[in-house]
Amino acid sequence: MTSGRTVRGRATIMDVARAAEVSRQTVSNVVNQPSRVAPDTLARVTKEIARLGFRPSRAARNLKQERAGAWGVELNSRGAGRLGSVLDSFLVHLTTRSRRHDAHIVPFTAPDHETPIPAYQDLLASRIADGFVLTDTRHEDPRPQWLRDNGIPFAAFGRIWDDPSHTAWVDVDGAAGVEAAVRHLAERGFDRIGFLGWPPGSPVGDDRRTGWSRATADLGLARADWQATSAQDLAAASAAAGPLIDGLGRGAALVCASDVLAVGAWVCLTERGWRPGLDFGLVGFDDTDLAAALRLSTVRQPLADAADRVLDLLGGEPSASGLLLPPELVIRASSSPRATAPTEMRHT
Amino acid sequence: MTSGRTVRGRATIMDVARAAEVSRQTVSNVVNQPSRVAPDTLARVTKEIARLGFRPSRAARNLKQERAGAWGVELNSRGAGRLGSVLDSFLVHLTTRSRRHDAHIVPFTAPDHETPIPAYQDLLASRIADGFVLTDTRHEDPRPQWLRDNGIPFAAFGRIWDDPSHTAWVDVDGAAGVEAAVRHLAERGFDRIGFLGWPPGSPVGDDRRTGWSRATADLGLARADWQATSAQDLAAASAAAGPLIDGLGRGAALVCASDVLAVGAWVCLTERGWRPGLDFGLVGFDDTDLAAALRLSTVRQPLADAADRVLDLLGGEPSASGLLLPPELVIRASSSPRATAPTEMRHT
DNA sequence: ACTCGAAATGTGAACGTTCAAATCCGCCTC
DNA sequence: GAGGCGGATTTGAACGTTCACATTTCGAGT
Repeated sequence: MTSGRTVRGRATIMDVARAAEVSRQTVSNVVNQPSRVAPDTLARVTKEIARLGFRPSRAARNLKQERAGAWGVELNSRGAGRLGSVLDSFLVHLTTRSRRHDAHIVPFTAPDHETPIPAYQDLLASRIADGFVLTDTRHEDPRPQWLRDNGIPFAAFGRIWDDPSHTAWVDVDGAAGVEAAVRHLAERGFDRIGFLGWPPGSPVGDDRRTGWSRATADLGLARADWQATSAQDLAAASAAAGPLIDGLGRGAALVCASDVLAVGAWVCLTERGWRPGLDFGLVGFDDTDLAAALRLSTVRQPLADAADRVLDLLGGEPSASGLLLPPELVIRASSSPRATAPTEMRHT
Repeated sequence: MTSGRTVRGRATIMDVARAAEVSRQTVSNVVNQPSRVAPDTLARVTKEIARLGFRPSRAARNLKQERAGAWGVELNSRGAGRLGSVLDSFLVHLTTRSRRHDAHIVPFTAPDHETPIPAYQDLLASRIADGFVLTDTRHEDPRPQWLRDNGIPFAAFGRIWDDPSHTAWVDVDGAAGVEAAVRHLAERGFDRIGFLGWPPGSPVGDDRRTGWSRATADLGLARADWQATSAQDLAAASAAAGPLIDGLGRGAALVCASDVLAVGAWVCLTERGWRPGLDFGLVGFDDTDLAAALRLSTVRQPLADAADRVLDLLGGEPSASGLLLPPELVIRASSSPRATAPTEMRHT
């Protein structure tokens, strides 16, 4: 039994072709267009491919097809603290799903966070990536405009806030998530429900606040002063939550724009000796490990699904409109006035 | 002024060669071996490269050189909770540094965490990566053995615990970090210094505990019972820290194997109304954003440096022994009995 | 038997780069 | 002034694949 392999490196398409006694192109067709190959030939070639462990060289394919088969993802684009960031988690899902979409993910960082475009250009110029997955979209984001002007494929996790004509995005409906949290707390008997959010101007934060306003209005529980804002920082959140919690009083509840803010509030409750859930309702947002560790109810983003959809957008035809995915409410001890719920429950 | 570019796509080496009136190879030399080119030619070609925005096609280079110019990094290899994981942060540094090392990083995940090898094989077979950066090395790790048996380049962030003959690793000296923390607390006047670690068996955790044993023995403060263990989980840490803190008493101090554990202890202190730093000393490990937010002293791993060194190992000649980097003590309020230190201080 | 067409398979060329070897050219030496 | 030397530059070939097209095969229809 001959090895049939090149000495150095792994089997090439020619090794398989010789072993199966067919031409290069037939092997190529077996891999890429199996329907064009006669059944017995297909079987024979497939067998040799398996025996030799042949896998097409990405480099050769890329060169011929003039594409890299990879999507760039900018890491840490804002340079901000990464506490409990869902983006790390999104990257993991994106990486996992990319396998099915027969592409891979190339992370990169921009040396200068204010002008990210050169880093994007760099990846394209070297033909390392064919296009990009945008995360952390924001107001005045220069990237979507530039990418479209240059005809570069991209899709975003996060709405493209400035321009409704960009439809290549997938996002999670934060307002709906917060609204579900409010309704859940109301069902559990809380009749004073406040909101701790981020300072106005952040589109994601504003969106989440909208959910609170809408739900409390619908339920006849609206009180404009039952809210406060804080940066995405534990110490700041704790400072902001204190007065709000005191204003709401024992037996009330609080929905937060993020788990970090919720943990800040949780610290305040602990300081006051109030037990989350029993003495005061609390719901966070993002379902970070932090929330799980503290048995904090929270709103979970469907990150795996979002990653899948983003890759669909990149691979396939453009969609007519953005896609808003519903988040999932994860109910834990911090929103259960009765000491029920021994097992974790989920509501969509 | 002619554009000189191929209509579709960006400028190729031939476009530059024609524009500068030299051959392909001279342009190639300008890019890869500038010393071989005469100064005036170099200047002329360099100018054309800049004007046309030429960057060598990675795909073509990869094909010719039979290497991918990329290193694979397995994400989330243990599938465990990722709370405050330094690995995400390491990935960011690795990505940033990879640019200088003229390679890029390809993250991937293994479908089955117990048998990661097929996923590694997959990346190699497709020639997507030339080798790997290993993280989260552990006892009975099958990866180093397999990689070496197959002659695949790799370097690890984390010691290769089972086999001292594998020297391609960079790690942070956890024992030294904990020792520095203990000595710092002793200098600040704390004379009862406990340790909250992970359950025995984790090499990283055992290493860090060693630092506490060594330092307390040196200082004559050793007390075997002033320690407790907990999994890397906030609730568990809080439960484990309670009795330990009570046993040590007000005015004592605690060094923890991670920031997560330290936050668990911090929660206990808060519940007892003890102010961290003033009533009880506390030092964590990893310098996560969590620690910064709570003004927690901690031990910072030099991740950027570690990433650089790992890439050095991959690119260059093998080293005779592994490299142990010293961590840096970050002093914040939680270890300052006097309410000093308005600005953050660092000690190496 | 002969043509025709579709299905199956094979061939030449090209993607853009780098390696190895060949050529060019000015200058020094004897 | 022929020969040689060495630095600078060019030429031919190849990396492994897929595209576009050419060729072969085979069975059905006349």
